[in-house]
Amino acid sequence: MRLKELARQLGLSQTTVSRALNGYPEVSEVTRQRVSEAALRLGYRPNANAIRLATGRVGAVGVALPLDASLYFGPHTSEFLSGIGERLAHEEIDLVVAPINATDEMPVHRRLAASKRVDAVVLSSPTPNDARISLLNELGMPFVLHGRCEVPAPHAWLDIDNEGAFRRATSHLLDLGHRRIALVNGPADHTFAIHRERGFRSALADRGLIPDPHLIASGRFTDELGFRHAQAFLELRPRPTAILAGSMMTALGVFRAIRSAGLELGKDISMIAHDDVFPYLNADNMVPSMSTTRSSIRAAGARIGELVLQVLAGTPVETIHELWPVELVLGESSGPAPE
Amino acid sequence: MRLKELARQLGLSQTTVSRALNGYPEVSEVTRQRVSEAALRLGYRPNANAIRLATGRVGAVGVALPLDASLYFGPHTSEFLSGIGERLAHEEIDLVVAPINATDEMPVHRRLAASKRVDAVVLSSPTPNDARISLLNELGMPFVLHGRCEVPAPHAWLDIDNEGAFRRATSHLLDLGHRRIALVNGPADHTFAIHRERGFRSALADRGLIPDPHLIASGRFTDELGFRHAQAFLELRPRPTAILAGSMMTALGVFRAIRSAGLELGKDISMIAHDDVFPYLNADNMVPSMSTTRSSIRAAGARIGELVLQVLAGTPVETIHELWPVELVLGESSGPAPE
DNA sequence: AGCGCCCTCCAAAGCGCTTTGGACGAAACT
DNA sequence: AGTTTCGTCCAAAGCGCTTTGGAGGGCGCT
Repeated sequence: MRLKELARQLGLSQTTVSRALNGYPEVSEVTRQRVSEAALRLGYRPNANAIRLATGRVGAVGVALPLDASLYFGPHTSEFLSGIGERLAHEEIDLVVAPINATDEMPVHRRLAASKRVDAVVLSSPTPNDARISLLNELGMPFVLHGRCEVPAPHAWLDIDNEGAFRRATSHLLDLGHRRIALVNGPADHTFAIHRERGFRSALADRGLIPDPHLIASGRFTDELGFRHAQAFLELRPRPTAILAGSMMTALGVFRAIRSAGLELGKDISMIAHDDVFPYLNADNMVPSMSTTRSSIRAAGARIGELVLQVLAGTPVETIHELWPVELVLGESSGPAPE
Repeated sequence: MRLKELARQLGLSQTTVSRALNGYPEVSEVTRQRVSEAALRLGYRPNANAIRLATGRVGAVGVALPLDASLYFGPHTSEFLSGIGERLAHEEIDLVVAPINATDEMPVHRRLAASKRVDAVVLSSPTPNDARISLLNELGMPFVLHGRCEVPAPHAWLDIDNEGAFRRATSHLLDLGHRRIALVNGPADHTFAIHRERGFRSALADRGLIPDPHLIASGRFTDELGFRHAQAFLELRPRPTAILAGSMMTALGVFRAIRSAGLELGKDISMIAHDDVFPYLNADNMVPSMSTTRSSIRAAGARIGELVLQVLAGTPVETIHELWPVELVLGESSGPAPE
């Protein structure tokens, strides 16, 4: 059932049917009723590609998904995607997932843009001088950034307050008497990891402390790396009395290292982890329950879906900046520093 | 840069340029060179939507992503998506992620089909009488099923041998002297969970044992449910000496329950978990290392991408059936039954 | 009556490609 | 030399929509 046939059956022109269906004013209410009733009855569904060609609007947004996503960002990706999709589904906007090799994402963006496959894209996990920003501006491709970068070109972004979160977590540990605090950070070149380290350092600096370089490690968010880094920390003498972990996966590894060393979490050593809120891995239910800096990445995705719509609706990108605060949720994994 | 303009600059017709670029034989080699050189130089990229409209082929496959995906299938989704994308990216085929409410997925498929947004779809986690199969057949939408169902209509599928995996794991535990074995299964209505229970029961039946209904639980793959089910099991007297876990997330919860009960995994009680292979959560590195039935869901995704291409190329779907064997990888979490 | 105006509706021209059905020479045949 | 074939190329007709620029009729107005 195509428009032409529908129009024929109704004894109307394609123009009128099209307008009736799209809510244009120049069609009488009675006709509109008749048309939409018939469309429903005959199961008419416009061909998306014809609309796209005719209007130039695609009704799709792209997300570049690193093929090794899980290596870098663990299970965050699917939660984030769900969030974006959640919002866009209402508008019948498709989510186009473009797999990329993290090494050269550019050709993919060029392709998405030049061949008009999406109206906008969502960018994740930027580096401070992320080259994608200027490429997309150059290509005239609207986008919303999840995270932050220092590229001066105006752009829409939403980020969580990584610096504040880690400053607060560190401060809290300092309040508890900890002085040797270790940090298992995310991949060092990413802005969020830089911000976290900055928060960490500034909290220490506020008490006149400078971090021991041996107590800072970074890398992908895997349990294995969490374990290895934590193990190395625990071999130091004096060893740290508290550890900050960049993700729940990392935290699992850190936890294991602590246990393996015969230490008790929350007593002999404390830990605070960042939690992106995975429904299948709940920090509160752990034993001991995990103290976390918490921010739902799914919620961020949903909001970014909304922001993409705003950008497409013409809201100036320089007005779209959101910095979300991060909760510090205290559990049993963080306690007073041992004597 | 559009085709028309490119043709004009070359002094050729659109027809010839189009054919040159698409490898048709009725254009001389020298012209083809000239054209593709110019296309590259001028950065010509055909408008995907025009191609789609003209050819009827979309160059995209859809994946219905339950919005509460993570609730049901944990972090599996992103690994699986990456796998599919990995294969399709080579062919410049887009992956369209359609968010759905698990409750009624049908309208989404109707929409994808009727409005020609995708050429084919990938279906996951079916129930035995999955209604999606007949709907898609009815709609004439090609698809590949990840998992199995009993709907008689011919369809392409790829599944892992869940029954065999759990039979083998159970047998192994029986060989080790375990007699009271518990199962923390996935959502009960899904085929894979049914197959797993079947494997579990058949291994027991082979030794003349019938499972205690109190030792079978099912639900989503979350650490919390793993914990709760395991905790309930451990309160029984006599309590089970071994537990099978449906996923790594479940296993984390089970592990925690075991530890909380003051038991030692691999000695007082054994566990074998199913591992879909997440790069960020490695069963081998756990302490004790986890015995698993192992099958990479990412590899399955990649293969399914390939199968989708085959289906689109016209391979009869009734010839596309793949049942993947599952490894049993023994670690320290499974040991002889205690006295 | 005659006028203009608004309300409805329509024909036709795109959007940027692919593809059918030929056209036009040059090479290869009788 | 005349005819056929082949190798190259082209004009134009879609694909299924949206959108521009009118057309036509009913209405209230003078």
